[in-house]
Amino acid sequence: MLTGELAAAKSREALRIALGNMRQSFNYDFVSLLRIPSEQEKILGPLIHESTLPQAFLRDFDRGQMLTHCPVSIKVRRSMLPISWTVDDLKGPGSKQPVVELCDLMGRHGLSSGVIISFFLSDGHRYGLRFDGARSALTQSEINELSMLSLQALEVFGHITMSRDAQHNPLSARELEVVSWTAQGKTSVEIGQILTLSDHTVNAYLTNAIRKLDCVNRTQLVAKALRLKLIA
DNA sequence: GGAAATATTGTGCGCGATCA
DNA sequence: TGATCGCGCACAATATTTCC
Repeated sequence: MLTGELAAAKSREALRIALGNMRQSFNYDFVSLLRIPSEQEKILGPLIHESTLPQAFLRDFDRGQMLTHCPVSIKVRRSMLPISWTVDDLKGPGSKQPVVELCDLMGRHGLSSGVIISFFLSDGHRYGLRFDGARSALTQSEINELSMLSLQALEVFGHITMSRDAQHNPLSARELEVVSWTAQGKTSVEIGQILTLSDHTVNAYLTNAIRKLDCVNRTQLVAKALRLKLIA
């Protein structure tokens, strides 16, 4: 049932509904789809793509920069396995003050237990599905089932976002041509000879393409252009 | 038709890596 | 250590397209 619903989801709205049904099916109160934070990131808000968590919880979480001290975030960065927790697990004896404050915040919003399941998507980033609520700990078979459904949901999310990105092609024909030659290992001078341009002009095209696709260099540009199927 | 926006082409310069 | 090369950035001029 859930598998079929996920397979049929072709839009963010359909995915949102399917995630809600997953949440309900496993007796959780909230579900979030987010990019797994790196060690440097301190704010959760920009990483969240979908969430039913109360806005007040997210606001207070970020206001207190709790991501830095959140034991779940630290664990999930270190392991690819599903991470499940209860507030009692997090707030052990001798817990630091920021962790105590986090647990208090969770308690105020009825978040006494949860699980997060993460996978890498083809854009190179790691994404996770997080379920929060007040239910008892998941059994191993429930974790296995939820992991398979989460993998499917994240893949659907990846397809939806990438097809949306591919439709939004901001590059001009000339820029695509230069990116395409760059992907084949040609230098700016070589591309300039092929297209009868100066290498500086080739550089300018690449610079524009890098800016348009929000990349940091031509290596990332080629990778992203291939991923978005802008070039073959 | 003219203004505005966008694309195309070009120049100069600085930075970092590599090599003789 | 200096020369060379690849890369990235800032900027300017011109051509083309779009819109009113």
